[in-house]
Amino acid sequence: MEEKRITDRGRATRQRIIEATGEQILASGIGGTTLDTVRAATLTSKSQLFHYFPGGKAELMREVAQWEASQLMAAQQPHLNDLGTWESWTAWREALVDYYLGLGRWACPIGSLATQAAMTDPDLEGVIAQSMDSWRDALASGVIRMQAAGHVHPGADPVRIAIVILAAIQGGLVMSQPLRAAWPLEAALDSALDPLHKAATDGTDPA
Amino acid sequence: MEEKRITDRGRATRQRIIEATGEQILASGIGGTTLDTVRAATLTSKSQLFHYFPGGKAELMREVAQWEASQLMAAQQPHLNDLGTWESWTAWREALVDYYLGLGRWACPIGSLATQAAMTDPDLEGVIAQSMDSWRDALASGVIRMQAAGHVHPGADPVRIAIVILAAIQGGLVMSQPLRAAWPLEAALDSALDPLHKAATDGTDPA
DNA sequence: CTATAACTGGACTATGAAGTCCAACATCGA
DNA sequence: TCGATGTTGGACTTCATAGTCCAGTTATAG
Repeated sequence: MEEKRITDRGRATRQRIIEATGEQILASGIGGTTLDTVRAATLTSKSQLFHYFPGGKAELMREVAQWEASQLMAAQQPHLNDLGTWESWTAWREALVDYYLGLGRWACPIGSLATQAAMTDPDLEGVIAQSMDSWRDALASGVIRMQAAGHVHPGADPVRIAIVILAAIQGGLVMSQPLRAAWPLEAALDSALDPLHKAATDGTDPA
Repeated sequence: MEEKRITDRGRATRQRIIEATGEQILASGIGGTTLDTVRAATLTSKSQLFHYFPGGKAELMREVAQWEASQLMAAQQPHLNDLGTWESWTAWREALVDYYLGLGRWACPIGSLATQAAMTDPDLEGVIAQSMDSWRDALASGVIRMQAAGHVHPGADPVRIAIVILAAIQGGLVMSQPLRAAWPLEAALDSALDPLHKAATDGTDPA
């Protein structure tokens, strides 16, 4: 095992490349992102790109996917690990919408990569699938907590509800993107979140 | 106005190109579809591609989008123009799922193109947006019919419900694709369709 | 039958993007 | 101070793909 000596300067450059690439992918798609445009945006050279990502563009894409996934998860904290009460679900929803629409993002880095590159790069597909799985598990855990607290029908499948929520996020973004409006995403999300406050501790619901 | 003389043979060739391109896009993405692979799959030559689509790849993509959109709409008929009863909604749902999962499609041609190419080709984006709009309108009309029949809460916004349904379709397919299973799409769809039979003519619902 | 135009084949060019290579510079440990 | 290693710049090669061109073939009109 070789100890990889790496300086702070190198780490910073590497990170700069990853983040700039992520932005370009979201803005212009994976096909519209070339090593030259990344090079230009990061004031780097070809040799640096291949120095830090010997696997070339494919490896860079995978690293970007990992980074974006970690950012996406971080943006949902600490709510995502809570999700035991309706309030925490609401807070999570807010944080998520803010993340997507916060500053000209308008798309899910993970979902975007999933639909664009999964079929061409099996390794990348693996990274994406893993992110989706852990995301789904976090949501399912939240649903289980709500279930235990009696807010959700006991017979409901938590994983199924989690998948429906994820689908609402992905699909909601597809509909929001061309309109440049948040309401389709929010509407889809609220619809998917419906089962979580329908059976509200029984008689709580008026009417 | 020049009368475009065009023979049956030419029309057939043109159509063959469009359909083969559509399949390739769905299978390998827009970036993985090249004029050469299309040429090989259709037993045609470069000159034919540019003879029928002088605008090159971009024009071909737009024609494919139109064709796929018309196919998608046709696959939902006659249910899509009905949608006045819960039975017709169910039939529509069936037809749609069959269309997507019927023979190795596993993705929405429209949604796929929307996320892949909208940002690079404004014209294509227009074609996609128009398809989505008419689709949304058809669904919204159905919701209005259900509303008029008293099956849906009068205060609900039909367009909003239609958008949520479309989001469920798009997102559901995203979740179904890697799993190669129909249930995520079906679950998302059913969740979005929920408001349509919640207020079922009152006492009709057994249990 | 013949002329015109649609249709087809495939070689050719131009371009852009991925990836290679080597020399120069910076930094760290001894 | 002096190597060794990490870091950077940029020219160069290779290759795939979009798009061009023209000659040859088939069909249609008169």
